[in-house]
Amino acid sequence: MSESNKYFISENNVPFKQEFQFGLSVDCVVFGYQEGQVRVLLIERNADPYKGSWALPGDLVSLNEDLEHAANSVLNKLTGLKDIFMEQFHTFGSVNRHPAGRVATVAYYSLVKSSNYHPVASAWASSIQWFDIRELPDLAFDHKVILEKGIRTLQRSVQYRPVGFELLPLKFTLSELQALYEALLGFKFDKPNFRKKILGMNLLTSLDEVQENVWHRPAKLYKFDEGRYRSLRDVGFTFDITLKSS
Amino acid sequence: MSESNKYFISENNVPFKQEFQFGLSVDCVVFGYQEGQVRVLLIERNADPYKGSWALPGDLVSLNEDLEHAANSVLNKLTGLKDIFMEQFHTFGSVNRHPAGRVATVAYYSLVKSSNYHPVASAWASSIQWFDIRELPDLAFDHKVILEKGIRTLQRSVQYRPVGFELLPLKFTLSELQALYEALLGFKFDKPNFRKKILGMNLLTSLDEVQENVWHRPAKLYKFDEGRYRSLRDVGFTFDITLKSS
DNA sequence: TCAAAAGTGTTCCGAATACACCCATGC
DNA sequence: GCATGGGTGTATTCGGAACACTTTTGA
Repeated sequence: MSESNKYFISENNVPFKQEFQFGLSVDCVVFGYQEGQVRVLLIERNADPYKGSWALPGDLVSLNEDLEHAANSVLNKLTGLKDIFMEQFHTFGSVNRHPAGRVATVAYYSLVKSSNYHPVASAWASSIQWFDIRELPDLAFDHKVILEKGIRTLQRSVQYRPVGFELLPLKFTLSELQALYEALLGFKFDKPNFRKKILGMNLLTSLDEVQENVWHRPAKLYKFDEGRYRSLRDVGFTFDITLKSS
Repeated sequence: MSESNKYFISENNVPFKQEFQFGLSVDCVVFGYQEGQVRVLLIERNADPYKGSWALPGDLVSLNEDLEHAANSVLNKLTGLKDIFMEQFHTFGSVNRHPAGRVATVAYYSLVKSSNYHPVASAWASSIQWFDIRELPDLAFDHKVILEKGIRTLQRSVQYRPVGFELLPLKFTLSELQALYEALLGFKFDKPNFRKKILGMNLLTSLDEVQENVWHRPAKLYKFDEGRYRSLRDVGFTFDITLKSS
């Protein structure tokens, strides 16, 4: 196998192996949450291949660029989003996944407070839109598979990372937090028990504010105590909110 | 960025972008367990770069080969191990991680019953050896970083996959199982509680055999009930043996 | 009979569960 | 008042933690 490598000569006279003809790309699964829906950010491609299709924001990595940097800059280029923390979750490298040649793609996911970010289509994205993860359009390449794996990763990450606070706006009610977990995991919790458990973690700071413009008793607003989360995490705390479904 | 792509012409007149000059490789972190030690399989490289260094078994992927296939065939080529289930855990793609050019590597890990497999060095592996994960030599490339991430992945996977049964021989005692978990996680369990928990899962079948050639009361031998594991897993069961350290 | 490890039983405690119930607001 | 969702309290159950204890073997 490696004994039979063909060598090619590039324009600038650098020899390289046959194997050095891979493309490498990154694809970003950006999750948001609004009105009871877990959403993902997709772009409509305005370039071949798959022109006109919906796709994950992604692009080829350039030769002198680290993967994390590529993920962030691609996302910025296509959507305007900036300084998003992204976590790698899987690499997809089937032989025929890309029509232009052998391209492996490293998939990242991230969680954003969608109220804080206002994606704007640019580069070869003709439009951009949040989609409910239960109502996805057809996707370019193997992006359906990537996205599905990303969703499973998100659901699993609930156990060791405070996804609730990453997806909700700065101020939120306990019911909103509960609704988010229910949407993520697909089942319901018992309200009193959920509240007890979440408050028992001491990760929430109660604000002296309440909801406004609601036609029922207004709920208290809370915010996430990130400092406390960090110190707990460093001691080996795992954020586990797995209550029984109700 | 992508607007300024240079195109190269290969020998057989196929144009390809500058970005299509990546190398892609796979590296395998093979875990075994013996005599209280969690071990990993390393090869001594008999080829440049890093000739003479210890390294993870790995190689460039060829253009017409899927990643999973590459991982298995590379491992087979270097060590003789065959049909090992491997799971991808991370891709490493720093710009300068490989001296020969831009090579991203997809890392896989697997768990083997080391008593069943007898690795034999071949290809560019001049020797091959199990190393206790607490006493690792210097490693080629960024393999130290890869291996450390692999170890963390293994420790985390304890929670959702029956690593105990994948690493131990077919027949084992409960004390052996406990010792394995203690070695993996780095702390001790209370014996009665460990036994209760593990037996309570009904994943073990008690055999009508006992240890031999021991100078104390011989322990019963058990085997893993894989069928039962599968049916439980499909119902959403997570294998969680996290007891408090003693 | 002793050492060493196998193996069992029991109490205690805290956290999850399954509820019932009260509270504040707009209409 | 009443509908609606916010918010609280409590008895019960279950499983983990702690620890004492018995059993079986070889030497």
